[in-house]
Amino acid sequence: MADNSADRTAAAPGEPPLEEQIAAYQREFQDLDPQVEKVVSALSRLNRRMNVAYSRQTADLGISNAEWEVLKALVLSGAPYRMGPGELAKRLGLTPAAMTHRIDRMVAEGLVTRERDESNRVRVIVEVTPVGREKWLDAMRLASVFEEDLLQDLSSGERHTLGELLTRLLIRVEHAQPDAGGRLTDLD
Amino acid sequence: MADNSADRTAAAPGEPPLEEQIAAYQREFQDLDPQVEKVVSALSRLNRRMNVAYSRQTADLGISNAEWEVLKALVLSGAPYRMGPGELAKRLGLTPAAMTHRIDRMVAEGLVTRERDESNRVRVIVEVTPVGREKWLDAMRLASVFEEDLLQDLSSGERHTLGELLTRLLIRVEHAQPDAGGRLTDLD
DNA sequence: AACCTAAAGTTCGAAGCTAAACATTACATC
DNA sequence: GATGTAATGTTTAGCTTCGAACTTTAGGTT
Repeated sequence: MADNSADRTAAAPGEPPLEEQIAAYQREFQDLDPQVEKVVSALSRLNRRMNVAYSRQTADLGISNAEWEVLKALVLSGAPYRMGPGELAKRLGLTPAAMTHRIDRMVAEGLVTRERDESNRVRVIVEVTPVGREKWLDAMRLASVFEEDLLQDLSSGERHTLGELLTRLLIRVEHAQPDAGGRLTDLD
Repeated sequence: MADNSADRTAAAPGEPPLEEQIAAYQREFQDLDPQVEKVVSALSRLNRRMNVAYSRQTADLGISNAEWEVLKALVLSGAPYRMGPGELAKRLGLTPAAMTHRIDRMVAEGLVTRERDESNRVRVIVEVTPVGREKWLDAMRLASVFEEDLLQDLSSGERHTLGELLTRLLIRVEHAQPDAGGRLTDLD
């Protein structure tokens, strides 16, 4: 039921210190900018650790990370907290097939309901139940404490700087499509 | 063979703009610092996009991301590029069972070899083949171009700042263990 | 030496995902 | 109105992972 897949990484990080890893990269692959690699490696590690933390928290609440993601998409869509499986799948980066199964489970657990859209009978409407909404809130409370702790050592100015820099990277990947060679090219 | 799981996200990002998502969080969950949420959301999205890019690249080379990760761990360990399944599993955050299967596949594809350690016959030694090493190098060449492009809009100073800020976050998660309440506490 | 315990991998069964084939419904065009 | 086509979900088969049970080897204890 709960997605504890990441607990393993939690128990045994097993990775060498970041500096050491950068050095290893330099040793095995010379034409690599250490500054770039540092950013990229830190990003990916950080994300892995965060996911481990989230997994642990949602597991404590008796739901999986996967289920939390669905609840998140539904709740953030605003009242009345409904969405079709197709759009949910797109939002979460899943295949429609996976979404069908996930919704099956969540319906069985009482987190969401599924009904046909009578105005267009091909469509299906997934809606968060009060229980599901409460679970999402519980998870958010835990997550916000963790996130606040994570950024604790950064001043408000540093947080702002970090947010801006990350946003600029994000804009670059989101507003660009890789060309044939995998290179990012601007769209405008 | 190739892990194209993430291509789906690539084709259909489907997520609302970051600003919009932050606003939705504010609407549905008031006690949340928007500055914190911006950093966290950007981090997680950025990572997802990067993984999509890496998946596409490794798929082009005829290997999966999963296999690339194994090659990475082996090569970065330094010559003679060997490691036991157990340590590999720890390094990648997998169960030993998953590692066994992954190595099965990679042996079949000629990326690594597997042999018993004769000095301690419980142990097994996984070693990168020349083909595997070449694949890793190919993947690194693609990855480094992508990463350089990703950071293109940032000045050298900004890259440095970003690296330092991320490293500080990383140190906070890596050198701390969550206490009973999931809060991060210093170890020293 | 015989036994216990720990460590390292593998095997087994269940869960969750993907891709592809398959319904079902809506809608445009004839 | 009949038919072709696109859109939306579901079903099916196969793959990868996990957790847990199991096998083999090493090393300490009596």
